[in-house]
Amino acid sequence: MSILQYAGYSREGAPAKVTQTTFCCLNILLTVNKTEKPASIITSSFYLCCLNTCAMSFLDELNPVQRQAVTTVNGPVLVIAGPGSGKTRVLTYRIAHLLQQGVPARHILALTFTNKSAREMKERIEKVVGVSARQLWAGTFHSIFARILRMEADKIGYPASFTIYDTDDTLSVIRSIIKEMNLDPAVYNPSAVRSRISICKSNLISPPLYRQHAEMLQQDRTAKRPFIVEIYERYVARCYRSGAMDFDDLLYQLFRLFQQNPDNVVERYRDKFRYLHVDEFQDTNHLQYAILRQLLKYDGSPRNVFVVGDDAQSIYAFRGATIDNILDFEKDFPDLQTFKLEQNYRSTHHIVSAANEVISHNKRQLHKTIWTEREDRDKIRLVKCLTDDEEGRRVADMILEQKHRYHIPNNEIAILYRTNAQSRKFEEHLRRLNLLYRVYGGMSFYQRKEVKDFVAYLRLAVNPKDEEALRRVINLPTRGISDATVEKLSAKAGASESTMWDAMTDWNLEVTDRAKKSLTNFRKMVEEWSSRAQTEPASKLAADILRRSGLGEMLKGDTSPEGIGRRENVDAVLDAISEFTDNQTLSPEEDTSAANSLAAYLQTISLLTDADEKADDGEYITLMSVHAAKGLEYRSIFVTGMEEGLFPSTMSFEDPNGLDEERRLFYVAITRAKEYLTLCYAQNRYRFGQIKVSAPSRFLEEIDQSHFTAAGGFGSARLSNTGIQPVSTGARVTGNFTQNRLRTTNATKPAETPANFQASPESEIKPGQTILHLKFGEGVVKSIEGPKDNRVASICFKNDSMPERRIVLKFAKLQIQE
DNA sequence: GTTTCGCATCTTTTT
DNA sequence: GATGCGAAAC
Repeated sequence: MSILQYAGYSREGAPAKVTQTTFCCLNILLTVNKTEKPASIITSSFYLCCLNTCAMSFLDELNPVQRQAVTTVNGPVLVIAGPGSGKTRVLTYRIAHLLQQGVPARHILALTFTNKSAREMKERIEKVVGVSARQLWAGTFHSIFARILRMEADKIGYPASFTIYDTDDTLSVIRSIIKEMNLDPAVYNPSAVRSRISICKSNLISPPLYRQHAEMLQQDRTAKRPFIVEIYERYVARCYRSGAMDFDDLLYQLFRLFQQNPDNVVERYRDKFRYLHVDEFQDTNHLQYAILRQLLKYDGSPRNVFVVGDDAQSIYAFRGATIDNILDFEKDFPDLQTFKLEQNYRSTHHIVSAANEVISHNKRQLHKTIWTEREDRDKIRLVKCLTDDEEGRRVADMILEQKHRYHIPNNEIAILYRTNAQSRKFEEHLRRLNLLYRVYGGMSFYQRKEVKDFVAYLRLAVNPKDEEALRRVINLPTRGISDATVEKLSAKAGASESTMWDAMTDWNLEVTDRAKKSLTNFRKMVEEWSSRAQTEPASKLAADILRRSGLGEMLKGDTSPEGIGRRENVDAVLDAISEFTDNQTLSPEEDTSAANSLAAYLQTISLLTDADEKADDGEYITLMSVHAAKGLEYRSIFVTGMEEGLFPSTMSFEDPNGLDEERRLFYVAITRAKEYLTLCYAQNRYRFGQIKVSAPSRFLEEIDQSHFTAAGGFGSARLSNTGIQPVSTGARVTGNFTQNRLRTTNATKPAETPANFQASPESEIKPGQTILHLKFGEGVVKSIEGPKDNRVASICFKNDSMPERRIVLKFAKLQIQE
């Protein structure tokens, strides 16, 4: 690549924008060199000097091993990176380095674990090398592969607008098949069947191979579930007829595509992706690795592949991830260059030592020793609680205390737990103290019922064969199509090996005239959308669908607070579609038609998790599962529910490798902490609606007690017989103390939670008043409507993107302003 | 054909 | 403690 290109001039010679960062570098250089030339007339040679320095400067930020890894550009590279060792930085700078070496961005592929980390990586690269990074393909395995499949779908018999079935859709298909086959759902547990099918796909066992697979068949017989293979067959056939792929299909079908089209497809992608990068390699499964091999292993391949991972952080074995991939990688690429990043830049000494001690109990691992230069702040706090409620209360209190004493902002604090269900108690207590928080991993926006309903209509417009979408909305709002009719349709479709969509036009269908009429109307309506989808902009069509389907009416009719929320959620989908179609960046080879953009939107959202939704813009405390915390870091971490049976989970006891995986999970949890780590456990916890008594987690005993705070403690509170004394902390703070804390913390964010906030009685809120809302700030009440016991105010907030918000007074806390 | 209520069922983690 | 399913009432 030429210097000019690097500086923001494209290959064609047209001047593009010089990035701000480049300018920054220039300016710094100008100052340093005492050159008085303005940036606009700098000569190429000066640029050269400048750019080299620029390049140097980011390589200078790396330690010797990191730098070596980054600058090893050719051939296969494996980086074993301990927690906090600058893994992301190495990956980012490696790509930046490639771009700087003249590798065009379109030849670089980066596969990350979440959409969010892909986005962050792209942004960081762009900061270093400028807009040329935009052409980079970076995303999750699933999203990148979906993108390829969309372009090549016809070659394996799928429509480009194929639907992606999420776990719910998949389960519902399986349930329906089990029913259709008259099997007992208690024996054929749909989730168990689903995961078995998923394992098959991840290991490239297609239904015909399953039929020949003596071991799998034997397993099924022993489990008294001999018909799984038939369910699998029907499931695959049904998905195919519906033009649908499940999550595993996105990988499996891509593998098939590549396998069946060695000349016209694989070759193109081999040529396109000349530099492959894989983040979190330890969490890839066999199938993902097989696809990587397809792209890498062939005669004359440059084999430029750069994978980063840590076997100690492998926590997705349940999804088929296997450490064998790292071992196979070494076998498949004998000239592999391996780098170990062992210096931890994230955490203090106590935390790193504790992590090392814990992980040393695992049997099978690649040897490495993580060390840190970071000085200790506090020791690790161990907190014993009587109940889960006390745990919630004390964590909330400790957060308040830490905020006050160490001035830790909310977005540097996270509460982690093994299961999502544990979030509830923390939410209650954080709310009690007026602390802002966000729960990740619960229900994401796109999983809400009303959103799924609307999305199902959109799916149908793009792909009428989508059976799950059809079933979902065919009688919503009710239009006289009963379950019986739907079942008849389904049976017809099954018998003729076609779809329910086709069965609707079958006049031999034995249903009432009324039902027939409804079906015809419904089909007409969808057909019309379907044809309009070819030409009309996605957002306009979507708005029409909301109206015509009757869904909009239905939601409008519900004036309950929840109903209004639902209506807002559906409107938010419309906004999201506009935003998506406006900002979509596609490469030239991709179809940009209206129909395709709606399909692309639908495919994208089914791969979103709520962790991807919004950047951590606000001042929120984070609540999430340990799994979701992977790759993240916070100054203060609370790992909660450290009890036998919960963490490690009871489910892990049966599997011989289960405990090791749980231990790795715990390792991931504690290494998220930069400075403060608190571990909590409760003796009694509500599960099943009943109190369950449990012992402290065995993992706690694997940490040397010298890392725990020795001070304080309830006299008798001892952790088993190790002599570790859990400390007493904020649990005993007085009400007064808490009040003071509240004011202090709130004082940092006056606009949102003023210290003297006091909600006015609901009855006193009247139109025309200026009011204060804890979240939205100051606003003017425009109007109030609804029955006396459920009044809804339309309020226009001063600093808000929405022109007006509808607030249910029964729940809202508003303070009338003078 | 539609709605509502009560019963039973399970709870790990996620793309 | 939520969610799904079946039965009974509308």
